[in-house]
Amino acid sequence: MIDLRRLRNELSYRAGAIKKGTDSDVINRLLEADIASRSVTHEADEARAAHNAASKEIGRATADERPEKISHAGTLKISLEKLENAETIAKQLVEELILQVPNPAHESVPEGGEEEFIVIKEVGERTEPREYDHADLGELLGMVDSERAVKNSGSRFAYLMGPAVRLEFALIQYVFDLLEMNDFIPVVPPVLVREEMMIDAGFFPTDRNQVYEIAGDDLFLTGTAEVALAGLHRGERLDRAKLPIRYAGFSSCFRREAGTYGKDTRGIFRVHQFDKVEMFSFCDPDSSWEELEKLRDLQEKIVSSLNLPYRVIAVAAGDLGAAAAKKYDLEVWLPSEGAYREVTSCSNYTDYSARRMSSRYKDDSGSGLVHTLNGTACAISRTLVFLMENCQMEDGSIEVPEVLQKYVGYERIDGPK
RNA sequence: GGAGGGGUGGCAGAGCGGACUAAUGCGCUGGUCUUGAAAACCAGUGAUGCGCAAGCAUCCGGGGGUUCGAAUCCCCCCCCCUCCGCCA
Repeated sequence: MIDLRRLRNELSYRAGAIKKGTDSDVINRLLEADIASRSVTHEADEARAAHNAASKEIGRATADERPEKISHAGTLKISLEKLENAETIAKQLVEELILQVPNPAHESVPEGGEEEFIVIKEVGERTEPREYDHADLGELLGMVDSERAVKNSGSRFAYLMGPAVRLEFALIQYVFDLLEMNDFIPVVPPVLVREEMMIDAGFFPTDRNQVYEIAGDDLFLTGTAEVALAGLHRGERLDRAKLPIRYAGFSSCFRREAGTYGKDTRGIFRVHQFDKVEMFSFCDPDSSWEELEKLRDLQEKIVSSLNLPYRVIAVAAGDLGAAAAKKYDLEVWLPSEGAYREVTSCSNYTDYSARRMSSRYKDDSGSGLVHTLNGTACAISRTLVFLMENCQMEDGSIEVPEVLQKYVGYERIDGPK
């Protein structure tokens, strides 16, 4: 949820929302609705005060005086109810409009839509095409079984098997080691949450059609650990001196992938279920931009230590999503497609999500909303895809990146016989 | 899943229609005393919204309702505890 006071007073704040494609008519109507709402709230407050005072007098009154005082308070109540109805309607209008305004983009965010991203840097040499693409190699090496998964679960599911499982646990161990050194607290969060949590984390109503719903239980399978991590400090006031508080959540992620028919159908690049380690930070508002750079730096460390050629892009305003004020994507080179494909992303939500969640800090001079940030540490199935291609040797074997070797237990996954 | 008991300020815990302006204790902050500290004593200690301010409003798990008036009564939901059943 955006900050109405800033929307009212700061031109740059408003400009950031416009940059994201918000209709300026919506903003104007919101500001008008806000003025109307505050005005009627003020009137209702005064009416409440008068009514409260009248009611209290009844308690102190003698039996004789009571009937008259009760009828006086009753009269006040009738006019109060009218004002309260008007107040409710006015607030509903504000609520309806405010949800249509996304978190304003930071001034450093490029203008435009999905294609208008800016390449920040490109690291490593693009790998030459390999003998096998990830889908073929995965089946050949007994790492991925999609065919049998289809029989049991449908398309876009897979069994990860053999060396793929070793790699998965190695990646998780490796990433947790790195994150714990950077003060992240490891978490295995719930993957089922209530509707309220989905709304507060900003995924409903926008992404509702991407989420699996559990029949009969009013619970939803989360598409990322971010959802449950965001709720960790709901309604809390955190000691400002202890910020940032960082969490690293490991979870399976479930996504319906509605509207992606025919897209990325081979292998495990895009599946309904995958595992992921996600970073989440509850941060002092004064240092959240540095924190975003820190998350990005960690992401780069992970990807580059896996010997994957990648680039960093600053996502354009129109492609940010409602909550992010700024977002970086890391994209790894995928030889079989001759293209960079997204492997991780990180965002600063500033106070947009914290406001709805009421996650605050406190210090000697008062309190305020924290900033929240999140970023992928490692999305397992995509990382496996990139490893299977970029680390593929001439004979179809896979060279295990050095940083993973001590966890996997071997240096190489043998090629097809 | 069945039966009962509960959710109150940072914490513990009383209150069960009108002095709740939420008792009391602990904690915290300041003061007195002391060489210093502890103890004791005294005083002060919630959040959010609107407002330049004075102040007003809202908040006793969440949402509705009854009433002039609700922490208190009624309905729905959520959560916790105890016992029973089931279970990795």
